[in-house]
Amino acid sequence: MTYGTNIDARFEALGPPTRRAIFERLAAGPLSVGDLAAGLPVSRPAVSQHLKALKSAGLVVERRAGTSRIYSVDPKAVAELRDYFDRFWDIALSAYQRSLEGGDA
Amino acid sequence: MTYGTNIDARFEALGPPTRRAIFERLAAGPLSVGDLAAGLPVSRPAVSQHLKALKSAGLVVERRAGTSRIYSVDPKAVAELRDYFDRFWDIALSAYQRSLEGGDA
DNA sequence: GGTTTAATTAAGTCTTGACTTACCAATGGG
DNA sequence: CCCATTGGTAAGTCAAGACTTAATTAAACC
Repeated sequence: MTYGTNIDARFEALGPPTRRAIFERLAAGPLSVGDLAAGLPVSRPAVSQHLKALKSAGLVVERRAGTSRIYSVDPKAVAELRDYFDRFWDIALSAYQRSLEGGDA
Repeated sequence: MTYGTNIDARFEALGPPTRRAIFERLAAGPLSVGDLAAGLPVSRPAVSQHLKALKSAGLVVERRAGTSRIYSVDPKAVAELRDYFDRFWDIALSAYQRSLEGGDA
């Protein structure tokens, strides 16, 4: 029924398009806040706030390098989301097949 | 870079917890609006509005049966989301491995 | 130690949207 | 036909949150 404890937070964190854009960019490789903001149509503080949300949802991790902070996606979180939809797919598919069998023979 | 045309709408639709709860219940099998609302802490109009959003995001489909309307998940949408995270996982994993190799040998 | 670079935090604005109650539309059965 | 059931629509409220600019912390380099 519930697919994981933090799944709710993860989905809420990925709802806003800008935030998912950040997440997708980080999937390709670690980036600093500045580099991230340079490729996005929002200010750096906005990016910072999004990163805070992603981090508290367990989707990204932070590493400090001098005055920079390097963010990267947490592979475990991605795996969890992938598994969520794998299970979801199984459930939906079997429900669909059930509906075909018992449906309107 | 972009993983699908409607992915943005799908993620925004699944952000709100109530809406994802609806989606999860529908994955287990088709339900009417009333049955759906009976198991949720919100009013029937609220459920109706969520279903409208889910439907316009292509996540659920509607079928009429008398005065009832039966909603069910669209398996194609689930497959698309699953594929999204499959690809995401590949990308994040290879980026992670790259970072291990070149990182701090 | 001062300055520059990098980023988070504070404060405030303004839209969005999740929810409510009340009303309307449509189907089906007596 | 009328009424009951079911669900969608309208209208309005209210909080959340996605942004902005301005101020603050923190590290590195001279």
